[in-house]
Amino acid sequence: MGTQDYKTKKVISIGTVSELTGLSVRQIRYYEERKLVFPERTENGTRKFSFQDIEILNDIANKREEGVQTYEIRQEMLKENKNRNDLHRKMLKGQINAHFNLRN
Amino acid sequence: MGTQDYKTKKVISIGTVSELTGLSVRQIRYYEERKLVFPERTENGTRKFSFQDIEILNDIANKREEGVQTYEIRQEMLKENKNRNDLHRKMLKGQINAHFNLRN
DNA sequence: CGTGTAAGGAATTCTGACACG
DNA sequence: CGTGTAAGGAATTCTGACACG
Repeated sequence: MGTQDYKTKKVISIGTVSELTGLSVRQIRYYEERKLVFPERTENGTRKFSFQDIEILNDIANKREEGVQTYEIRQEMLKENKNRNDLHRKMLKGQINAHFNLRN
Repeated sequence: MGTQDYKTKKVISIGTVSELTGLSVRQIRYYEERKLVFPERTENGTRKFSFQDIEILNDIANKREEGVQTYEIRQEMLKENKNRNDLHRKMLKGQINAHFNLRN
């Protein structure tokens, strides 16, 4: 298992996430409801978060302190993902073109 | 928080460790008793493991399958740690000497 | 909208002990 | 020695709901 996996593997329960982020369990569940984080579920339904989720939750906490609403936070996150995807597509295209000796 | 921290931060509860390693909860507790792993404890006493602990437990599982006893596994681990420390000391000494323009 | 809380239930974890081998 | 299991208790987590603002 590579080191990157440690960041994204969902293994942390909500109580621990609460301690690590300073957010209440109620808040964390609500942010999931608002589609800001996406924990996995075990067979019996308990949520499991990754370290990456914790980073995201810390970002959310900062935004919330600035008074940003969850809906807006979600929009920002969607936009960032779009930008990242666009960039990926661009880079991929560049690589493919280079591979076939085409001009960009 | 750096990426290395994700590997050593103790945040995983014993049930999840059991799933990840294939070991029974009983076995994991016993290996702690035999000083092969050192989970942290929350205020109320539940064990928390790191990804590194999971790697160690996987190693232990392999050794046990080969019939190696916990006491021997412990001795091997202590020896490895000693070697690592010796190496570190050696490298550190080399750096210090280089810093002061001494000969090794 | 965002968060607290009491409610009832299900699943987890803990320790010390007995069992087996 | 290494591991399973039943025992009793404490703490966690879950959902749906009511409250407040």
